[in-house]
Amino acid sequence: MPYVNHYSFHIWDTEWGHITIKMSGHPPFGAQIILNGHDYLSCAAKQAGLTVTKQANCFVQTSDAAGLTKIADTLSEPETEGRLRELCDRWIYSSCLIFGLDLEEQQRSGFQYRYSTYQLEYCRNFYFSSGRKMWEILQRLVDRTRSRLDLKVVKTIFGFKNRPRVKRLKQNKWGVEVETPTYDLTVFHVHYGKLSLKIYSKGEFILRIEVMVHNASDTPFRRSLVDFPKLVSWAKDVLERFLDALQCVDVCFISDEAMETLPEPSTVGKTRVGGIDLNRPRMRLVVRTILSLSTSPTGFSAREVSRKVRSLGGLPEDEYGCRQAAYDLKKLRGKEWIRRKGNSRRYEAVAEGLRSMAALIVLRDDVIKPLLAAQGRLKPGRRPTQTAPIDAHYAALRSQMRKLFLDLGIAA
DNA sequence: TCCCACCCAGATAAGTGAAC
DNA sequence: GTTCACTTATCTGGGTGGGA
Repeated sequence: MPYVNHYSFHIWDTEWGHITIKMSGHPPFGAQIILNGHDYLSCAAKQAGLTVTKQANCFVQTSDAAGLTKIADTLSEPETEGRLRELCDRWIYSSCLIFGLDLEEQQRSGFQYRYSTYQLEYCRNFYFSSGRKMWEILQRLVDRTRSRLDLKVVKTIFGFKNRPRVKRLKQNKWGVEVETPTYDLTVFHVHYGKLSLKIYSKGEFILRIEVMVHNASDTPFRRSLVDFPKLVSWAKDVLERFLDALQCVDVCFISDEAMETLPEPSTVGKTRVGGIDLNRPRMRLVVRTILSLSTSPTGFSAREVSRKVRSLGGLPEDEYGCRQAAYDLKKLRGKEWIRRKGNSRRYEAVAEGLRSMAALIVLRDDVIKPLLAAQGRLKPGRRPTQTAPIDAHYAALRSQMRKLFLDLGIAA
């Protein structure tokens, strides 16, 4: 006789939509309850008289977007805990546990479940009217931010074993093929312990950005159901911070004034700190480190910065300690590019600072360095067969810069 | 309670410019 | 070119407080 580990119950609740209860077939009848927030929203919206259209578990149309957002926000209200408990109680005893323990036995033994949150997913979907546009934006985002954020884990995972069939691109041209994939395409995947952030396409027109809490015990809150609304609110903050960081790094800018005052000393509290000199490799490593840690939902400490600087610069263990990191962080605090998170000893990057730091790195690495390098004598060789639009910009700039250098009398 | 990271102050190293 | 004085950057020690 086959041994059954667990039973799955699929229930349709009028308030919460589709619920899955996965229950162990033997005592103590441990159970997992899986809810879909989109289903809950859909049901609540219908009850509130809103019309919504869903596609690939994503709302693509609604009669009242503000109203729908308001309903979604109820999930982070304290009352949600009571409603969730009520929902679980409503189904788990009478419809699931009854197969192992009838109602009379349940009452006699005083059997009761204690609920806690284990996993949570929070996502934001962007619906594009043009699939091509979505791909262009997605590819640009990945190209620009991947190296700047030091995303080691940027993957392209296909739901199928084989890659999607893409027609061969014409030589010397770049383009985007838009298909209607039958698989989910993961493009961006960032891990922070048991928390991950993903950006992936959901069908042809939907770009989904998702926070996954693999284990709620790794968040600042308890796993108890009481903290569920706080957890939802926290996941929302994480997602928004991630989007902010991506946006700042992607569209970076440094003002003329900030550039001018960069080497000038500043003060933090009563302490005077030096200015920022990006010609020093150590400072460049620190700025890169801050950019790479900027998406961390919990901010970063001086110790984490020192570790990251050592790993980025390939420095030995005793070369750059946390005291030095704290000193460098203080310089950035003096410029108001980073700040302390409340009273804690952790830091977070300020949006303006993030833009400035990213701009400085881009200017140095992607503009000045390649142009200066290209002013030397170029070795004659075969032209590359594949070029991106950015290569054409570099070629044009190089030619103009060579003329400018000649006029200015700079030796090339 | 203990550890770690912060702040502050003082010490030291490095850089700069004037005088010789 | 060398020396010296001054400024600035960085490091270090001691005290302190937050958080595990």
